[in-house]
Amino acid sequence: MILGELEKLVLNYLWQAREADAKQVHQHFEKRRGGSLNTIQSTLDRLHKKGLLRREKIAHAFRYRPAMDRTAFIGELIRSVTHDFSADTDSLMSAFVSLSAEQDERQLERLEAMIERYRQNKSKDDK
Amino acid sequence: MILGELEKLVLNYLWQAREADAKQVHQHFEKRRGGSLNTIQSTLDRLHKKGLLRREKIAHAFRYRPAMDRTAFIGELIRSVTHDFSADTDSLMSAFVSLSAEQDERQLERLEAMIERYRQNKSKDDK
DNA sequence: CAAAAAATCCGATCGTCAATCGGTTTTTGC
DNA sequence: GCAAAAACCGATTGACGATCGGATTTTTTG
Repeated sequence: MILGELEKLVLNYLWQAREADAKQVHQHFEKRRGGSLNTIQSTLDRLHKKGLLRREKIAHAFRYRPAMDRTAFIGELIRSVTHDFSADTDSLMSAFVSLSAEQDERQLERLEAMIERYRQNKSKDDK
Repeated sequence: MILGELEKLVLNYLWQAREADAKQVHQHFEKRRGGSLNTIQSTLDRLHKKGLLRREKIAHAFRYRPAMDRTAFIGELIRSVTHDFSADTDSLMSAFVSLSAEQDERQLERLEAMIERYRQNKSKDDK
């Protein structure tokens, strides 16, 4: 999934704002970067067509909201990397852990804690 | 870093072949997808300009080799995701662990083993 | 060294896609 | 029903990857 610069900004904004209509998005961006309402409109539209935003007519205008949360979306991106570079899970894990390790010991601990948490969930599913 | 379809294929090929000149790359791809030698040439050139391939004149032709290994490159991609979506380390880790967890328990164990391995490296660095 | 062969480089074309916006149509609230 | 707001349509521009043909440069070799 390729996203343009404005698309990324808008998507990020919507993860933060949870929900907004074109006008609000436009107001948010017009000072720091300009651009007409129409530009925002068509960007929202493109994101909607790409399945990244859901929309619903509220009163007189569409309200847009992310179709998935940040985590899920990042998951998709990582998945596509896996596919494009036929990265075996090992390279992926290795790349990732070394990234975390650049941080510090605490990150590694959090990572371990998350693994444990997913184990719990899994065994719950099995029941 | 945006890569086109052919660029990804060529890069993948070079990770597998370690090193090749344009002719070899062309021979590798011409059956399964066609394309002239020139097309391959300019693709290698683009990858070179993007800093993803190093090249060196050996005898009469350039030999290309990846500028970084798969793991490092994937690390870069993940880093750019982090940047584009201002993903705190937590979302990133969470996305990643849940991806691994889709696999199975064994993946989680490998992940833990890797964390341990990075710890070892780190304490060695400290010495 | 000169001609032929091989490889590189240049640049043109095409296709795709994001960004941008003007103008037209459709909705909606009064 | 009408005026304002919103949505939709479609044209334009700008990047950029893919693809090659042909000119240029380099290498080989007779």
